[in-house]
Amino acid sequence: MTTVTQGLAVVDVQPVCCTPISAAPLDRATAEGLARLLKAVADPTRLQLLSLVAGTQAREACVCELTEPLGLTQPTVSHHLKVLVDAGLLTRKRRGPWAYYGLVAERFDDLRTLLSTP
Amino acid sequence: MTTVTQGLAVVDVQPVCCTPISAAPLDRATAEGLARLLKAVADPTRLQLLSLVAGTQAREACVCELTEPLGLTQPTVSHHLKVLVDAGLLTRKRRGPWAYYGLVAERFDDLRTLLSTP
DNA sequence: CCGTTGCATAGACCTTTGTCAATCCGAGGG
DNA sequence: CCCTCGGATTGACAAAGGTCTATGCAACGG
Repeated sequence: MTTVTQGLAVVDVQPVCCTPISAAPLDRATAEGLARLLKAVADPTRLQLLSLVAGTQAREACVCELTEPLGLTQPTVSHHLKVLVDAGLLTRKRRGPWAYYGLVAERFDDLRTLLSTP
Repeated sequence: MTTVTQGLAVVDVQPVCCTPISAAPLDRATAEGLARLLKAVADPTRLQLLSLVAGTQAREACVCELTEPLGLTQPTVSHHLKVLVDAGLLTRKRRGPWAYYGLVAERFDDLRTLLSTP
């Protein structure tokens, strides 16, 4: 189980999936792990955030660039970004006073593999 | 907007997605539609249901085959199946006293397309 | 026609979650 | 050292969602 540092708290990252949903009947524990990953994406605000980040030149953006197009408060945006980081879908790098969030393409590959049908 | 009949109620089916999340910044309405689709998959019980259906020979199963491996009551299983049908991920066909639920592969294709990264 | 069997629906309960206002922390700049 | 600015954290609150029990409904067999 890998871990990642977010501020001072250390948060668990899901043990990656990588097998199609049809490969074998999912046991409850595995299903709960995958559901946590999918839940991170299954929110309109977070989809918009991912879309905005993916649309940038460098595939990364800071909070200040994201809060206005969404019309939400800064704490709310920070909260959603944390959810995405904890799920392994975004990375967070501090540069000066700003925090830059970047896409993790491999994590999206995992999701696509999971959702492939026989 | 297509509709589907589930018992007597007529339920909306999401207008399909089919463009990668990075294609253009998502407006709120589109994001909410896509989130509804993803939420249907983002639940451990429903992932197990999809896995069980996908694992069968004919890619379909009736409720009686699904309720026992999950250890949940029949109404709960029926509830989750309805959510998946409403999202367009499963179809429902009555054959005699049984209701058979089958995978909709195209809907999973939509999800994979949505989650592709640049 | 009545009973049984498989499934759907309704309602209640508790947990999870998205949002905000308020506050705190960290990095620079005078 | 203090002030400012970008972000993170906390706590509160309302809304959404998963599960159950109880009940309703359709199809079929005597």
